[in-house]
Amino acid sequence: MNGTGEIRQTDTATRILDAAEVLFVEHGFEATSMRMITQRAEVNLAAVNYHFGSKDALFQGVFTRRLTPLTQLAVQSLDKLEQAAKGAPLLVDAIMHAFMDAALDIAYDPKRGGVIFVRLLSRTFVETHPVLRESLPRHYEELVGRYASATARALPHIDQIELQWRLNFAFSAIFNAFAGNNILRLFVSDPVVNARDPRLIATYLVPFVVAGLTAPAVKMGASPDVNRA
Amino acid sequence: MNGTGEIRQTDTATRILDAAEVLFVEHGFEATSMRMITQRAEVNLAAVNYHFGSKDALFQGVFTRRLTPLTQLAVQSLDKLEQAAKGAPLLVDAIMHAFMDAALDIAYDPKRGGVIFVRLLSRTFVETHPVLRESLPRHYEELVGRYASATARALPHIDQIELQWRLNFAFSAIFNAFAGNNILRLFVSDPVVNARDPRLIATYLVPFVVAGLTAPAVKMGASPDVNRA
DNA sequence: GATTCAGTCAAACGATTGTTTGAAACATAC
DNA sequence: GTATGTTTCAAACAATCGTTTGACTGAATC
Repeated sequence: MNGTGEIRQTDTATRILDAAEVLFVEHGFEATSMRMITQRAEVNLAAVNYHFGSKDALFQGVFTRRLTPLTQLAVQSLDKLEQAAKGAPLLVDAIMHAFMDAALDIAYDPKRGGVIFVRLLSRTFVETHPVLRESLPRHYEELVGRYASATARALPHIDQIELQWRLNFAFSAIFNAFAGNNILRLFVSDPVVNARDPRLIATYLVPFVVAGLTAPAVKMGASPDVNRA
Repeated sequence: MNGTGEIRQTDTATRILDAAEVLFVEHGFEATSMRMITQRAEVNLAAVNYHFGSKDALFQGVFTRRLTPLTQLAVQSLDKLEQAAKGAPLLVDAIMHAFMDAALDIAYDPKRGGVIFVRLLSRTFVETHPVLRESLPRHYEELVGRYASATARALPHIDQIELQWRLNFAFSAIFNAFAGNNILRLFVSDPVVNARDPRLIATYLVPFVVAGLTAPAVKMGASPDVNRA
């Protein structure tokens, strides 16, 4: 194998995963064909079915490979915060930074996905494929559960329903922020902003979601007083 | 045929648009076949190509039908605010309510899309089809341009780059909030929140994005002192 | 050397894709 | 009535889809 001339840089299964990852992120599941994948990976068409069983299984494998390290790292990052706090509630700012640091860690590590990883995250939002819709909650369950309860302790004056909404909005903004500058181009024909650097995005993103999460409560109790400026 | 014996409730082209709208929103472009559309619309398979020319053209037609009223209404809503202000800067809260009111107006009008419309909005974010990617900026150009400059006047202390980021985050949260409770279910296996009522969503959504937009500036921009990133 | 077995390969599988066709059905005008 | 133009319909089109097949390769085991 190794030695004189490198016959193969990476094994077939990994090359398929790498090629499929890029194509799934770029075009989505349905618009990506087996032949596109195997052609980019420079492997035989039958290799996907041999190594993964089916296109569906490959799709799931692509996401599992990236999401497992993320959830582990993000939960671990929160663990350290809570241990240091010794039972005291955390700051929302610290909680959001904990998650963002975990994501950025992977975003700057090519071995764990690199820049393509953050775009994969946004894909978990939009793909309606049953295989993914069924497996994603398993991946996100512990992650979101931990971060939700940490945020709930940080914001005891916000009732649970409103907090659930805010977390939903926050993660929507977070996951979509990294989807690439396509979204900015969607709105502004000539955006000033360069969306390539995840760390730069996080600089603006964290204060935004923290402000949203820590805003005064809408629902205090009985009457939702809707007034307009 | 059905029930009372009315010959045809709506013409063929409209029935195709209605059926395609639901299916495109539910499954996306690639996962929706011509036969699924024509079967649901109860029209012949060839009717799509006859009335619209191609599947691509139908796709574009589905979005154009809904986005045109939205952008008109949203811009019109901002016009009224600015006329009443007589040149004074608007409140961010008022600006966001102006957009949200326009969206809600359509969301509660079955003739202009109803509940399916807000889910169509989120689709404009995720679909990577070239036909849509090319036509969307044309639709959103005036809308976003007007709201961006109104927000810029409301927040003169935020420099333009940071504001562009915040608007991007805000619209990400807004557009995704209406995508259905799928997103909530994605995170929480048993969400307390019922995501069916757009008006209820807006109640929590507007304060969130307003807080994010009006947060203290990360980067000081209004000063003559130029600092580079 | 014979056997075994994971892996690769070209070729083909049936099914489904978007689109086209030409005839039939329809409405309206002469 | 005939003529004209529009819309609908069943059938077929070539192309592509995900998957399967069976022969073949190369190295390890006996």
